[in-house]
Amino acid sequence: MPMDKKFNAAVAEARITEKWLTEKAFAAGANATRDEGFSIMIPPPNVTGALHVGHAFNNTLQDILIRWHRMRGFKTLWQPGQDHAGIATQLQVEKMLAAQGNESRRDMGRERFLQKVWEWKGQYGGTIVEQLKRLGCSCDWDRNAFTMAGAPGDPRTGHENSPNFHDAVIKVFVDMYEKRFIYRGKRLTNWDPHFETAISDLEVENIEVAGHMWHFKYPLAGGATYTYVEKDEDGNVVLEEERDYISIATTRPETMLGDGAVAVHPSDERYAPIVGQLCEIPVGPKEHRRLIPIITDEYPDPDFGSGAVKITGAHDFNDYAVAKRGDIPCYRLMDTRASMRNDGAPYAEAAAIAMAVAKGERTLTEAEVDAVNLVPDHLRGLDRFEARAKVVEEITAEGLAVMTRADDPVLGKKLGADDDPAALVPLVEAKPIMQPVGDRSKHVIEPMLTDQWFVDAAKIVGPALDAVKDGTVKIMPESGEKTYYHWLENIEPWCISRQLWWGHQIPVWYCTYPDSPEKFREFMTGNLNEVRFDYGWVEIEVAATCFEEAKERLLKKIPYSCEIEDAWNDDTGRDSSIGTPASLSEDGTILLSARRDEDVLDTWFSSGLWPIGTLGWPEETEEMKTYFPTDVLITGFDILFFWVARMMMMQLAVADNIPFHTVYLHQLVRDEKGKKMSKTTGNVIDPLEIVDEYGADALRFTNASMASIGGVLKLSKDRIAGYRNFGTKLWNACRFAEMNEAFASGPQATPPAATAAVNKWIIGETAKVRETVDQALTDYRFNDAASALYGFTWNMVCDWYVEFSKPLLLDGDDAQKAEARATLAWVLDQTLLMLHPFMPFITEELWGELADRQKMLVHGDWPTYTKTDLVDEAASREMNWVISLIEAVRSARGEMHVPVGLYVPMQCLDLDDAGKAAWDANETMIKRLARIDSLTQIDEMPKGSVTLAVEGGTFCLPLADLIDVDEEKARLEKAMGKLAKDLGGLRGRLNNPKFVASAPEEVVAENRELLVQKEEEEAKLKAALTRLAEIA
RNA sequence: GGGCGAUUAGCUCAGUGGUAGAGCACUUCGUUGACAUCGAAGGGGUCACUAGUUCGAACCUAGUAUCGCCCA
Repeated sequence: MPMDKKFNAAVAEARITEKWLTEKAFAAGANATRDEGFSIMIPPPNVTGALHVGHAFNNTLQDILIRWHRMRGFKTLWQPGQDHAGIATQLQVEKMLAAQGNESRRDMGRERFLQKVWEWKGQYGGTIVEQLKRLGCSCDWDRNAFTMAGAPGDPRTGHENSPNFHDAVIKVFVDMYEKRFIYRGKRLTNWDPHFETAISDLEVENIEVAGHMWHFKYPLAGGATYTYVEKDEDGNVVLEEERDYISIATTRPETMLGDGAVAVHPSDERYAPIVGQLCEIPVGPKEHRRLIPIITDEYPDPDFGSGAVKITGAHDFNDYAVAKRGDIPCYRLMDTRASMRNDGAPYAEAAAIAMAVAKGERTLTEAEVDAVNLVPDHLRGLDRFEARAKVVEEITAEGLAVMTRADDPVLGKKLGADDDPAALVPLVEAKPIMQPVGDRSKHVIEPMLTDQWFVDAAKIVGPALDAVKDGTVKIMPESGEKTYYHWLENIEPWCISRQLWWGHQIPVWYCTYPDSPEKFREFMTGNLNEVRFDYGWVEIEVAATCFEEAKERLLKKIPYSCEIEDAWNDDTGRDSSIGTPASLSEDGTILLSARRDEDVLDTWFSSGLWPIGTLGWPEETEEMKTYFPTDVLITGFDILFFWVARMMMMQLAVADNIPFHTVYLHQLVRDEKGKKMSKTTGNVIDPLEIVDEYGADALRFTNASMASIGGVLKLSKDRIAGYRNFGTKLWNACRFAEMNEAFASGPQATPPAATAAVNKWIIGETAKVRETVDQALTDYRFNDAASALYGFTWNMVCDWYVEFSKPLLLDGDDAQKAEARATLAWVLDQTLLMLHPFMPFITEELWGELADRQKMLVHGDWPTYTKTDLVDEAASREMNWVISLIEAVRSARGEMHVPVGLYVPMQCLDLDDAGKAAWDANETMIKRLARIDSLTQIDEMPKGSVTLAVEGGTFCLPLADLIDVDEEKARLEKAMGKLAKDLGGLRGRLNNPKFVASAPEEVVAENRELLVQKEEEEAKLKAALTRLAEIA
């Protein structure tokens, strides 16, 4: 029964996947015949994720490399898995709980909430795994890993065999803590008010939005005045006036409440007279106006705004730096939701403390500063944007807004007909401002002073930089290396703590003990309340992998013997403010409670350990020995810093080795016009819909074809359809072979010993493409590999070889038939083998359709033959001559409008020996493909014929009654014109003595040869033209 | 503002100093016994611009223009 006319992807893909999986074809080390390992770590998709075109692209490339190596007999591992996506997952589960009308996470408590998250993960976390299988990804699915595997409460659903990732993460934290690579501190961090957690600077997007810049007057203390002088570039005075204020511009008026100073550039002469004086923040109750100093700092740009900058250290990164340099207090104004603070003492009290500080009468500790709430009572509890409106309103009402004419263009407003252009209005510039936005929440990020954990990245960056600089690790494209250097050389501390519940809880325990056990006992047993003030409390912290270890370490730090309990696990709950840090047991032992840090680690911290964590580190597993360091990481450019650089730093810091030797970075996959895909634009392409419509192979081949190094990725359905057609083409070539019984006597494992040039030729072409494909894949040039295979399969095999083979298969003698069948069978098998990494489904299906095999194609043996082995130069020359003759005939026929199906006679005017031999050996094929019915020898060019100049000879098609003489003349003249141009170039070059002297010998020789050829051709065409002229 | 990159056929893009390419689209013809998801033929380029280096430049260098991306 003949094969179907096309590949039924929908049916076959599922069946083939099933077979691969049941046979464990993707298991680590499957099909290995050599010792070298080859491994790739999948960039773990979010456990909340669904497959998008970026995943499809990225994983296609990985699968190509993996399948290629597996077929070559490497011990191959493609490690799959997901990351736990702290914020995204927690959000997802909270949404689900809200929809179910259940309690909130806080009502539920940490432990029960986490149980819900695990349930959710078990139910939905496997989605993307199934989707990747549909793409044909040959990961070792039994090893599916998870970045939270082994954490408390893990029911092991969906990652049954994952190494204990949790232990690895905790161990790394403790190690890095002990090496002082990790520290805790109160620093200004990016705070996401929506998720109420700190995020790292990489998770903040700066977006330009239409904003405003307000200009306010900060009156000088005590009504002081100064002469404000403004000069132009040449030093001419353009403005001179007495002022009793300093003008400040701000885009965030609500932060004025927390101002600690006004700064001007030290070189700014305008403000020199008032530096060191105090000025008043023009907001808040009049009777408690705060005064702040006018200081100098390099930060203010004299040319920007008024040149004077208000310094709000607790809510702006630049200001924070100025505040640190100038020892200016940083007053926090907002709570975790970025509402104005509503805690602490009344404003009057707070303002009095701040005043004392500004006047230098008092200094505050960090904690004391944080306790000061400088939000006026009537603004407390307001949202930050409401507070802004109020502040602006109040200052303006008081007349302290800088004013300008209503038609001032910086206002960005159009005046109505009734408006007076000369009226004075507050100066509020309309201008674009950069607004920090959380990449997940899309809420405006608030810089906030909070206690957070940081990786001191600067301490571990060195080896990561060196590894790329010395070439141990290669980043492709090369521009990625520059970006990598630039970022690492300017690296900032990495904030790794998150105020979430879903994640690896920071393994640090805090404990507070009385410095004097005697006095503490006395206090606890006696009645002397005042003794309490006679001893102090010492706060200590340790990092440890578990409470028992923490306890041991804490005890070592306490200079007397005592007992420590785990406050985390006691019945009092999980509030960090444990009432009594210490108590006495009946026998007089001091009982302390240790409290574990409540925060969890940034998901990227655990992802940073992906290469070793998935292989079972810190155990010395077989997998670590065989597959680490991994070979190549294929991932998007966008996570070069987030993930790649951090993996480099962390693996080098904890495992003392690089995580991979090659990093292949690719661009974002866009739509066919180059636009980012987004739901709002409506241009999202769902890869699974593509798979349904065109088959996974078409999508994969498209991905490979797009994958030029550093290339822009534009996905178009036309292109996908084109590669689906390519699959059909391959299918039908195999169908042809099957119909002609090419595989009747089984598959051809080795290249047939061919006698016919046509067979030798295609065998040689196969070797050529094998080398091209291997070289391209070695260089990660997936597009080159794909296009070489596309061209070979379609143009060489289908267009030429299959057509050449027809007369042999249909009309040849037994020996010719057998040789053609064997050659066709071998060539198609080679094609299937080489196409398999790109189009695994259709090739696997054909492999099974065509013959009985010992192994599935997924474990097929990748060819190793070379051009040297298989290219027969004489056969190649002969076939190239045959092909060019056929093309010449077809071309002339086409242009002369000779009906395609019509067989015509041909005449040979002259032909060299090589040509004669080639003709004789391939006569049937030439006649069939060029539609020639006979060839006769002639001595003289006939009148009214079409002339064909080929290498070594001239042919004529005597078509006097079919052709138009003028048309043939035009055709020849066009060809002559082109020749003349080529000849001009060649002669110019060869006549130039410098060219002959300096160009490489082979180039000169090549040019000479070409010149001879072209001259011959020109002579032939000239003769033909002359002959044509005779009849015209 | 700083950094990185791009500009080649109508479109999408390859092409690292030696005769300018592919796919798609387009035009003409074709139910040739694998395939119309096909076949044959054809048209289409000042390689953004300017100046250099070189025997020779799409490619190297400098500058200009336009457009992207990343970071402030």
